[in-house]
Amino acid sequence: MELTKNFEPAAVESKWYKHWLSQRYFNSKPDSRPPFTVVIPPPNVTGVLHMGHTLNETVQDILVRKARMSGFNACWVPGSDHASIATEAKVVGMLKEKGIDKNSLTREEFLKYAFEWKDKYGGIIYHQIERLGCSVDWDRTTFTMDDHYYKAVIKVFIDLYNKGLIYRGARMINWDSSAKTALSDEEVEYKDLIGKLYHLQYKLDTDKETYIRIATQRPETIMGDTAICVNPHDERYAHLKGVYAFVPLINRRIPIIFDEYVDLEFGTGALKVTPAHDINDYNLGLKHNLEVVDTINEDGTMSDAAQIYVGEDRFVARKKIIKELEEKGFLTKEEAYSTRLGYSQRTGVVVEPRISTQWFVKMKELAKPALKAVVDGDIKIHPGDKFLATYKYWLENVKDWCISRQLWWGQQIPAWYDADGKMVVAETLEEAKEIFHNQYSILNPTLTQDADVLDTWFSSWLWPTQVFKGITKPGNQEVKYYYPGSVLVTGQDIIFFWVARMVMAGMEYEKQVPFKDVYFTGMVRDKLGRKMSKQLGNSPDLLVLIDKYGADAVRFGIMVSSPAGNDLMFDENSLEQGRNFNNKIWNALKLLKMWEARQLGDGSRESGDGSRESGDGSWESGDGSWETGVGSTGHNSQLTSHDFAIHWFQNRLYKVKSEVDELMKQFRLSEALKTIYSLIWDDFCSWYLEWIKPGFEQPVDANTYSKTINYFEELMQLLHPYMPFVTEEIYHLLKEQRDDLCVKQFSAVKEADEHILSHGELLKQVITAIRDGRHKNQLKPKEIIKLFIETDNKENYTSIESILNKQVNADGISFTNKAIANTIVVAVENDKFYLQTDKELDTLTLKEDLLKDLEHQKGFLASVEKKLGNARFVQNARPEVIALEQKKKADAEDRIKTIEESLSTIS
RNA sequence: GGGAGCAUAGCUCAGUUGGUUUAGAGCAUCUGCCUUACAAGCAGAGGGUCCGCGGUUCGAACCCGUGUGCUCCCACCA
Repeated sequence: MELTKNFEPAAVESKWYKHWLSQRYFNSKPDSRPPFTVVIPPPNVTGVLHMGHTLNETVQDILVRKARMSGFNACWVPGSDHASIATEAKVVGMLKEKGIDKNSLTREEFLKYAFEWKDKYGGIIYHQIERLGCSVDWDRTTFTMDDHYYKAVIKVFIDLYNKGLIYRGARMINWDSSAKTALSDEEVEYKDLIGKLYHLQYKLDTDKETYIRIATQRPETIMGDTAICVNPHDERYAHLKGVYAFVPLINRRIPIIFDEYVDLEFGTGALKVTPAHDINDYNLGLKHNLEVVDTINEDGTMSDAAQIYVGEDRFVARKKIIKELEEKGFLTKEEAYSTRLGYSQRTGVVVEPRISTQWFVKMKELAKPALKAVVDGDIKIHPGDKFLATYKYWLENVKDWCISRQLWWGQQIPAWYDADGKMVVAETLEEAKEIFHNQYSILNPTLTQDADVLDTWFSSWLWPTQVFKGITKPGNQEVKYYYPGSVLVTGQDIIFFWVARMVMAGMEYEKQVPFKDVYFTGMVRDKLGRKMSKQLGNSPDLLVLIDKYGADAVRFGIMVSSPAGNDLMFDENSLEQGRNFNNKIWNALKLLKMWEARQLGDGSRESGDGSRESGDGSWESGDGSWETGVGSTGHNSQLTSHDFAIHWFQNRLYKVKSEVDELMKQFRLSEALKTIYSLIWDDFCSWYLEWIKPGFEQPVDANTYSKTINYFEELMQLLHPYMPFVTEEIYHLLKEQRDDLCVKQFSAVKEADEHILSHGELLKQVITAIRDGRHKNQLKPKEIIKLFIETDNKENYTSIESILNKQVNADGISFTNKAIANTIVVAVENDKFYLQTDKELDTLTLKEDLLKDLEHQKGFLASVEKKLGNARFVQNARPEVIALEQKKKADAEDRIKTIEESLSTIS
């Protein structure tokens, strides 16, 4: 089979994804294995996946695939969120384009359009999740407006109402006058800007023509003023006790009240109190029993109560009122003032504080167990405790949650009203009537349902439970098996919106935490550090990236630059690195395929072709009796060297496998990936394959070949959770496989032999040092050298002779016990290497380099000696630290001696 | 205004109870290679006042204090 020049992801990706689906590898049913449950943070149904989702989904897939390959029954539930405000806004916009006004439709008609819209665009995110290779159980796909889910939300509402945890009340809320809905505090975004502060004078109701001055940013609200407030300690106003003032333009008579809330320093020291339009004024109004005059309609226009400019938009009215105030002499001063304004996260309009009747959840009691779960460590937050403090603070200071939204897209609040305004809460009209009958003795009343729907988060907080029908069928087999989930992966920005509330719902309805670990990913920014957003247009299209680089490369790119919990600077550069990594692996495959054709069956070695059957991960190198340096010369030195390489790489694998396990346990996924990357690229490709590579068109012995194939398989398995497509493809190309990598179980981690590993490190160091010596002396790669080694441990080198020869292009190794004149001298630890060449050496440069090194070594020696000469150090430091310093000293002295010797050989 | 975090190579970051040779990786840069798996590559190299200052200690990138600069969260003074 002819392999292409480079790895070509497109066909491979769709082939394997289809295959995995057809084998139902991603589908989970309760069984005797331990579960590993992950519920996807459901993306907005009409949205597209942005890079933040890509990061989240990739992280989840890595954890899920790793668990699936480690004996767990992995279950990853996909789904989407109806996202009431965002989706309704989109549907309204779509209707507008068609020339349809939402207000001309009935609720039913509108919902029909909304569901059509959802069916049309809701598939996009699922397609993207699929292209990314996510191993989700598609049979479990859940939408937060599915029938069962809708019922669960209603059921919970009724339950909390009956427990007294949901109430209806008049409250100051954040009002979005464009969407005509209340917003939660979290949906308001504040922006700094320069506004204007207007100083107005209100005429006092006294005999004389006297005024009191106030300052306001919002002159259009003066018609809602019901008091003027000053500080009781303010001497300027002490004489105004019991005095009244008149609101300009409309001449309403209002009292002057006294409260310490007012800041003496700010403005004029007198505050106009407008309870209907400011949260602080509202609280002041409650305290002083002030009248509430609501002068602004729900669409942001002036109301009848304003008396003037009725029906005009609030900002238009502001301009006109300023003009009129000025003309009539009430405006005394205008000044620039930097302030913060709240904007609706959804529609972008300025949020209007407004009195409104809304539904609320009492949070205090629900918050307690949710706080305890995290404080007690039942839920562990990663990374570290970075977010613990924020989580705690929010729950300790939690405020009641406004859950009603003036929208149609969502779960309609199950409250029923009769003509007199009597209200009951019930799931159906019939039940409501029954309750009316029982409670009020009213038979068959005409009831209307509350028009509002519930906040989207009021459905999302049930997600970990209800995807397994835990609310609608409490205690069912599935929820008992899968709940609580193993890990929740989400963005740190929704820690309050979602994470804390899921914990509350979980504690309330399942009596245990919804997940054991929470992994917070950072925000994805562009490479300039800016948040990715539609407005900036700096968020790339995921599918375009996958087409360009391949899904594995995208996954690699986003993971390699993603330290846990920190923001990620997204740079396409890293995707390119991922693509190059694919190719590197692909090319290693091509090399092995070349060897496959010309293997050498070697009867003297224990494993012929038979060993190729040992695909169960249990191969061992020979009989395990590794002996260094025995019979290491002559014709079989190559085989001995191969044994070394095989033994060394086996142990590198053991070592890295346990490192990766440890890193992944700590959710340090980026580091685990880098570790695997380096094992494959550096240790496997750059070192191991070069060490065992046969000469040009020479055969490779069967044992080496089969071991190498097995290592390659193990590497692919190790990498598979990160890069599932390329690894599965190569696993099957390496040899005929009966199984799939996707579900191949990891073998137990074995302890590595540190001795062989450090021998390998020494070899690498020696090769690099000699190559550096060659390079510095302008020896061309093709120029052959003779190598002399001065060492106390000859067997270190005899066992790897052929590797060393090949890697430094030497034509033979000899040992010596003294310096050799006119050679390039290289030192590694205590061993010296003399590179002899026919080429004329640049002695000047050689000398310079040696002198530079000498200086460095002397400086180092001096610092060590200083340390050892310090009596207090010798007294206080631990013995092993002192021993180490003594070794440093001895080594440095040795090196200095070597350098001086070498210098003396240079004429 | 209150709180949290960060500051290490040109960039992005490691550095796991203070001591493993005067600090590591990837990317980028430079030098030499079209060596038959791979130029999307190979071999090598250079590059750091560990933000400033002060302290604790025999010893500090690491602990303490302080200053500066950035980021985030919370609150929302008319």
